[in-house]
Amino acid sequence: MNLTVSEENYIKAIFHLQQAEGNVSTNQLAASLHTKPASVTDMLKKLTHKSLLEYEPYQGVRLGKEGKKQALSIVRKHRLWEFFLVDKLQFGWDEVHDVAEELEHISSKKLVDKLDAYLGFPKFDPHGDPIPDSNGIMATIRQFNLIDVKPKVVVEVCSVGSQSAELLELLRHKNIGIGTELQIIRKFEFDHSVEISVKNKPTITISQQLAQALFVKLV
Amino acid sequence: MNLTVSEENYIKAIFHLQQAEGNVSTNQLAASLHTKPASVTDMLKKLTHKSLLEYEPYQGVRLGKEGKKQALSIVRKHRLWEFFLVDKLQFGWDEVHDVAEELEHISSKKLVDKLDAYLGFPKFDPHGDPIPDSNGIMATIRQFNLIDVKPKVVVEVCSVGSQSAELLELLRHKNIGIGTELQIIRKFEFDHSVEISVKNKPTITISQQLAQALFVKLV
DNA sequence: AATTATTTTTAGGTAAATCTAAATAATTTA
DNA sequence: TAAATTATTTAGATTTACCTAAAAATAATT
Ligand SMILES: [Mn+2]
Ligand SMILES: [Mn+2]
Ligand SMILES: [Mn+2]
Ligand SMILES: [Mn+2]
Repeated sequence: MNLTVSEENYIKAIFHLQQAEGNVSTNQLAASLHTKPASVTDMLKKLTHKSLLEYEPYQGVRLGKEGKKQALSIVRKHRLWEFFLVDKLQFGWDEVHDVAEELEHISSKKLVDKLDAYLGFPKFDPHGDPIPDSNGIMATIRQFNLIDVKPKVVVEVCSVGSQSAELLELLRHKNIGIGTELQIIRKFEFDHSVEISVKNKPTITISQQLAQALFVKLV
Repeated sequence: MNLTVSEENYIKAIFHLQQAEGNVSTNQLAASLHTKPASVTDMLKKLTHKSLLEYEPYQGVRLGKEGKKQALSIVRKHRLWEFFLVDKLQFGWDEVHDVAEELEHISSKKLVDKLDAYLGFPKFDPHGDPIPDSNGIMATIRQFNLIDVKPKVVVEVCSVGSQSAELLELLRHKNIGIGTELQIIRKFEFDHSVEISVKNKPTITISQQLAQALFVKLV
């Protein structure tokens, strides 16, 4: 099954939009891929013909078994390359996404598996997202949205809700990253902002939007 | 100047075919790129329009200043990635060419320069070919074709004439690689085969074709 | 020099991935 | 439930990188 770069990008986008179960809509895909709904319809037909998708006109789409397998392979490559860029080449975690977006399409399976070994079989990428192993299996950790955590509970940031440059810039400014330990001091009803305390630092206040973009685990 | 993968492959092919001076023919390019002469003509027009080439219909083509710069950047990426694959990921030197053929098209300049630094600014790739630095400058060593070397002179293999799997397989079998020290014992007129002695090993005979594919330097 | 062979270009077409505009289906609102 | 709105698909074009077949230019042979 040889896929073009475009086909791979569609498969990956469906994978990411298709949380839990439920179908992904044409418009969602068009927005996520910065393309037009008409183009999406064309591609969905093609990928369905290749037995990668389950698609009914007007009813949205979901990945089939083979599509899921392909998606995991692309995600694996994306996250391994991100890890490589940060761990070996000293990129910042906020700079790696676009480069990985290209590297994920390099096709050699041998390359990916050797890279994995060279990196020491990492389980999470620099954004805290789990890296599928060569069988497509990835670690799952109980993670919570920071906005839902009770005050006083000590937690550690383990992933972020998006890879947007804006979010990562803000986190860098506030000195928050994957692995940062913190606890909620109090929540403000008015704007749902949250006062937090990062280990050994003065407390700071973060917006509702930022708290919703942070995922944490218990320490 | 943003080039497509196809455009980059043409630029690189012209660079490699354009030894010293003299123009590259349409047919040469078609053979080298596994495409048809008619397709080459189309692409030459496009790249000329982009001011990368100097091209006169029926007179062949050569790289212009900007084309040369682009070519060196692609060659730099190709050879750095080959070095990475062999030095860090333990690929064999005969396995890296096809993967590098894909990796060379990753566009991030920052990635290439960081990779270069991470690898310790290597001067030669695993096949003995020089790696251009970030300004496009590459080391030149006096190298000779083995077929032209006089008997008794001790030389060291420093590059190979092609990256073909067949050649590399044969070299692996004969235990000859970059860095191998050897000397010519005698040459046979009949078939131009050459008897050589590799340090501490029984002498072996290699064919004219193989001797022509080996480039060496004085030690 | 004339003929033949080779090389290169032109003409016209295809497949992939996109687009805009128009038509149709599904959903929401009044 | 009928009308209005929104989502999706269809129809018809465009661009890129190829292709084959035919024409034209160049090179090699008699
Ligand atoms: Mn991508
Ligand atoms: Mn990531
Ligand atoms: Mn290439
Ligand atoms: Mn090489």
